[in-house]
Amino acid sequence: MTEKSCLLEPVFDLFGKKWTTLILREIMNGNNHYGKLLKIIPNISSRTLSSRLRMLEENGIVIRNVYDTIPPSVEYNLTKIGQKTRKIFVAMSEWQAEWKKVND
Amino acid sequence: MTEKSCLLEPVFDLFGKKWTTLILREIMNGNNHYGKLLKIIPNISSRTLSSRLRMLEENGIVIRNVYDTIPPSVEYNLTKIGQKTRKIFVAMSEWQAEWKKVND
DNA sequence: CCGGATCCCAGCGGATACTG
DNA sequence: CAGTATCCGCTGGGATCCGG
Repeated sequence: MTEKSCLLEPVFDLFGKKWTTLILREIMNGNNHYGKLLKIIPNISSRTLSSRLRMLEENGIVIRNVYDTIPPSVEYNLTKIGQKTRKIFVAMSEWQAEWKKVND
Repeated sequence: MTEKSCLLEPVFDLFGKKWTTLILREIMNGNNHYGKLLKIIPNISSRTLSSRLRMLEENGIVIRNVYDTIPPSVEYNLTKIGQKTRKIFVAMSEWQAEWKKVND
C-alpha cells in the first residue's frame, strides 16, 4: 500500500492497517490511555500499538498528551478531523451488515 | 489483518488491500474486461490483478463472465452488494477532502 | 511498572516466464 | 487473451528487551 495506486489510498494507508480502526473505536469510547488500550485490545503488541498511535498522531487524527507523573501516563485524544472518521465507520458498518446477509 | 481484531476487519480485509479499490472503481467506470483493467491500472501485475478479482468474486462483490470466443474474453461486473460499496467510497472521499485541508 | 525501541521472521505482492 | 508458476525482496507485526 505504499505506491500511489488510488486516490483513496491515503485513507486506506491509515485505516486499512490492522488494529487501527479498533484503536480509534476504543479512543472514541473514552479508553484513551496507552496502558488501558493495551489491556482492552486483545492480543495487540505494544510495538504495534505504539506504531499505530504514532502514525495517527503524525496524520493529525489523534493528539498525544504526556503527563509527567510517577508512574508516567500518556493520553490520546481524537482531533476534530479524527472525530469525523465516525461517518466512514458508519458507512462501512451498514455495508457490512448487508454484505453479511448476502454472503453467509 | 488476518486475526479478528475488529468488527470491521472483514471490510478492511477486502478494501484495505492494495489495488482493490482502484479495481472496483475501474469496473464501476465500465472497464470490466481483464485485459482492459491490466492496461488501465498503472503498474499492477497480472498476478495481483487475478488475485484481487478472485477474492472479490469469492466474496460476492464481483461476478465473472466468461465468453467462449476466440480470442477468449472475460468480463467482470459488480453484484448488487458490490455496487453499494460506492457509499463507503463517497464517505471516504469526503473525509479525505477535509483531512487534506487540515493536514497539508 | 509505563511507554516504547530492537530483533527477527512469515507472508504479501512485484517481476518475469510460461500455458491453454 | 486470460491467466498460472516461480522466485524473492520488503514490510508488518509478534516476541523480547530497555530507560526512567
